[in-house]
Amino acid sequence: MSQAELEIEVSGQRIPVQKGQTFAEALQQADEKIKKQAKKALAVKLNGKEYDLNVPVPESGHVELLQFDSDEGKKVFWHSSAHVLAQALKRLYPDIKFDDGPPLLQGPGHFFYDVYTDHKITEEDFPKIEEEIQKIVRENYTITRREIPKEEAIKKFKNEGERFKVAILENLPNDAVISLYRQGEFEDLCRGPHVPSTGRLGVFKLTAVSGAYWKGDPANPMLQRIYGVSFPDKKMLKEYLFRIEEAKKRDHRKLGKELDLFSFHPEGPGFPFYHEKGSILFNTLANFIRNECEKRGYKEIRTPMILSEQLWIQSGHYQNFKENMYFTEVEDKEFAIKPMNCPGANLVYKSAPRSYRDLPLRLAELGLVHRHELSGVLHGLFRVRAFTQDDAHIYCTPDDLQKEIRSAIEFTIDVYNKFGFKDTIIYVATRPEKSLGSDEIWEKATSALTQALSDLNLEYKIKEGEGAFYGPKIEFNISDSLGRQWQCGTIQVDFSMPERFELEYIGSDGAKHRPVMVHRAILGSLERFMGILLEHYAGKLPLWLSPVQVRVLSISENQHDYANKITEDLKKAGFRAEADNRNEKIGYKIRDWNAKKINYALILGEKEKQENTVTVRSRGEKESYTVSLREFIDKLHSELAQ
RNA sequence: GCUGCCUUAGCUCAAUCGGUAGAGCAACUGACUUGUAAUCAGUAGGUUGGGGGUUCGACUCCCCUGGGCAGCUCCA
Repeated sequence: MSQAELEIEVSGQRIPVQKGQTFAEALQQADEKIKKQAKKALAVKLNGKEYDLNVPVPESGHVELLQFDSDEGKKVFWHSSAHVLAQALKRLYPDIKFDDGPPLLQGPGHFFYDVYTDHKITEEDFPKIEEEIQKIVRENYTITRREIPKEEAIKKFKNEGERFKVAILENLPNDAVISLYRQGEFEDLCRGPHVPSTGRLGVFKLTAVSGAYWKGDPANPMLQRIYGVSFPDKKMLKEYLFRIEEAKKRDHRKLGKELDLFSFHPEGPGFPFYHEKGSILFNTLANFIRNECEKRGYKEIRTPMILSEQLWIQSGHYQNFKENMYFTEVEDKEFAIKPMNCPGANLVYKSAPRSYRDLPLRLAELGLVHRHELSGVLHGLFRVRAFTQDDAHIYCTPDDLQKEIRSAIEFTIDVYNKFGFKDTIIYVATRPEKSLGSDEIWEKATSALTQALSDLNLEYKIKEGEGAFYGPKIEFNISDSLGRQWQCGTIQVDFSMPERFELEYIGSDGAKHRPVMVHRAILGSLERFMGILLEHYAGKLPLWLSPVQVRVLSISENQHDYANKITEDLKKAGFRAEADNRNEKIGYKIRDWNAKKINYALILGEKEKQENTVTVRSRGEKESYTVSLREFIDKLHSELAQ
């Protein structure tokens, strides 16, 4: 046996490797424990770089086994799954051309493949495709990698008529390593890594098919995108499907209908109609945030919904945001319906001379803005055409900027905690193409944001070119029950608007200075936030938010008077209560009370009426207990105080 | 906006090959007077989203259009 030339280390164990030996072969020399782990490995990471198990070990170093339990392992598993999907599609539709098939960590599937074929793939084709996929898994092809020069790869794919692959290749640098992966008769351009064989992939299910623009550009032709999920075993697929079902149950659009909160109508697509109970929820949220703002020195203002087009030219909205704006004309004058609140706030700022002693001036506004959104993006309360922002504009001196950003961040996180949103993802969005001001100003504004985040030890990711046209932003994203991320809060530093509006304050030196402006919203849109809350709580709102907190159920007609009196007493005590005096049995009323997700039921029969008590049943509990109304009200108060 | 799918009573859904629209729940009326997840009986409810076409005949097939759903793109 020849001398080992390389050495890898796995979980503290050193393994000698002969030249040309693959990772899989090398791992066979490890002890039983590691061999067992290696069997489950999908790929490996050597010195931080991912490799296939089936390639020769290129160098010595530390090896990590990638399994399905990590995000990296999942990505390998799902990426290979996408290839199997492609192979199946090629068998069924020989004319098919492939674009790209990446893994996903969130979205409507674990992976997709974008394809072009004359055959319109519909969900009816899924069983057939899935069958072919499982066949490929059973056939257990070894997946092998080979590397070829770019020119050769382009030639190969040109010959095969794979024009999308050719386009991908042409975009790569000339010295790029071009790797191809083969499994049976199918070979695909891919960076890898991949699982060692198709048999390693377990159960598949195709989840969706839709159009997707080539390279994401609406000007390009549309490809067909086929989404799927895959798991190592059936049980995990079942759990996944169960979770999807659960998520559907808490869809806020469904809950909004069931709980009679809001509705949408063809007469106003994207414009929510709040019913009585939805209004209560909306107003409760609005008052909550008002209160929190007041505690922190904000002053509330209200500005008009329709303002002269001239103002929007001055602010730059007309030039940068026009496609999203609604316009109207009166007496030959052009007006725009406000898509943002900042220009209005600026006029309020300018309504009086400002001194440095007035700063920071924090002007809050629950502003109803209208934005024309493309019809295809509308989505319940998550995406509407008219929404109320818990907006505020903070005018401060450059010296106070850091402090103001920090306290806005802290304010935001405090509010999310109140609702139990823990894992907020923070982004910093930088200068977009369509924007105002110099690079220098953008640099200054962006670093003000990142500095504040760093000072508070908060992690963030960069979203290149996703800022507002007037300034960079911090975005706070929270996730809904399907794992989708929604932007709620935002903090934006703006040096441009003060310039364009010639905002000034008199400094301690008696001279005129320009304030900096911070735009910020915490809930973002009350509409969206309400939708997220409904899904977050699955409609079971905490007491303080519930449109109906208590429902009073009479056992029979004899207690109607008593039930009405108790209901009135609760209302007088400041609670939202309603009586159910319908001519129905108590079982029916309990069932309906439960379905409406009301926090408490008071059950009133002859016994309670005689003893002047109430029998309390809490949401989600089967047991009830009997107390005086006084005691019940005390309990409600203490719950609200929490 | 684009691609695909969907659109039937207030809600959730049926209706064979194109043969003339039906159920449950809700509503209303009556009986029952009820003790912790659906009492019984009855009544009413529809130009099948809208418009046009094919046909002896259209919920069903075709065209235009509104709205919704999923995805793409965009976004709080």
